[in-house]
Amino acid sequence: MVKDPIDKLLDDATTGKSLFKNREVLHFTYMPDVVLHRDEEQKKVTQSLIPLLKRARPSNLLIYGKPGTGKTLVVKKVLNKIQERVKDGSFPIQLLYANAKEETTLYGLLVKFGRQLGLTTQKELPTTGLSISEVFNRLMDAIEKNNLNTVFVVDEIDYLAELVSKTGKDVFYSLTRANERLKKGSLTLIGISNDLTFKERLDPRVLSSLSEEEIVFTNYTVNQIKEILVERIKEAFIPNVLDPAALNLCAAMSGQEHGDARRAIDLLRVAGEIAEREQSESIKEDHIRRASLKMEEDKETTALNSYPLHEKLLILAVMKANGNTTGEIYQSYKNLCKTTRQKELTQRRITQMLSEIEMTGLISGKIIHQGMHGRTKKFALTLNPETVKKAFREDLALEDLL
DNA sequence: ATTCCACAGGAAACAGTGGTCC
DNA sequence: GGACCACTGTTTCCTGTGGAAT
Repeated sequence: MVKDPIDKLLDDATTGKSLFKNREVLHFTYMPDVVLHRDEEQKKVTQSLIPLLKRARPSNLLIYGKPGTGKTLVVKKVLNKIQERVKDGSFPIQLLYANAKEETTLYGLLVKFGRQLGLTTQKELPTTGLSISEVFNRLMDAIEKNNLNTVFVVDEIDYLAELVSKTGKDVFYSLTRANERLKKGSLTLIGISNDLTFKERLDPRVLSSLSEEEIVFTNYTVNQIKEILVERIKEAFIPNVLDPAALNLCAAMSGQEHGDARRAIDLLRVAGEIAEREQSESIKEDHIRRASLKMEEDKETTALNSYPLHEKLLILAVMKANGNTTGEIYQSYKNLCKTTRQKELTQRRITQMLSEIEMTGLISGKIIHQGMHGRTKKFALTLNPETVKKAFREDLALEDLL
């Protein structure tokens, strides 16, 4: 008797045992009991925040380190512990956390802090319409009213430099000097940054008060990543599912280049999911390799799909005129606009878009000088054209182009 | 030595959206 | 209901440039 393939799959899924014990552990944001290999940094962060326990305002703090080096984890951990200690006392500490990368504007960032300060309703703090200084004033009022000692944690503060450059430079400056105007309560700023060069882009006045104290997180070594993985594996998987060779590979793939523990952990989770789907008894090297490929491809597909229509058309134009100059790509783009009946944008805007897409790494550009024939930039697609086609196929507006 | 191409990329202005405030 | 705000995506205008051709 032939079994229906659907039934077969469903049978496997229900009877097959899971490799996972607790998936949550395999997210970098999961808070482990002990943050491994960050003793020195934890000590430094704690020391610089100790004044909070003594009812004083600590120095503003700037923390550097590559992605996946545990910066956010350590800061959150230390602050949680401090909060734990003071929670019964008469000295309230309020922690506020926001990620500058997730907010597109300075306004949004301030609102996010405001919400955590208890300005929860639209009436108290609308998401648009007010001037930035008004939002700032409302935050300050809330701090004074409740006599709070606040710690503002701004993750990926390098993105803030961009946001601030548009409007409200002075407001960010005021934020770093807020204590001078607060009659009651206090404000401590902790900035976390992946980018060690971002200092140059920040207003020097802001920088000087922000970096009263600096802590640098070094990269993890491959061995340290391995130990971190081992700890998490114990909790995340049922015993003995991970092939030791797979573990080594996983640590090596993420560790050698950047010392990125986040990537290593993600890789392990994806590999586990692949292995589980295949009803494999254990996770092998091959699963890790395929997980890495899958993550790479997923990243590309998501990036491609998240572009607006004209950027998509432009990527197609680059694809059609592969390795060609801006002028030729612009021509190609205009043709695509004609067939899709879209209003074409100016060449200036297109050059700008090309630069933006180049930044993400989906296309690569190279300036060339052709003497009498001027200066231009040649662009080429860095990824497989098939990936692009596959990703764009879902877009109805592009249907007849593919 | 000079000219001149085919753009790169900065600056500023503008239109449109979605909101507040009085 | 009009003045104002932040913000995005765009246009307009502009200056700058390395080297083949003259």
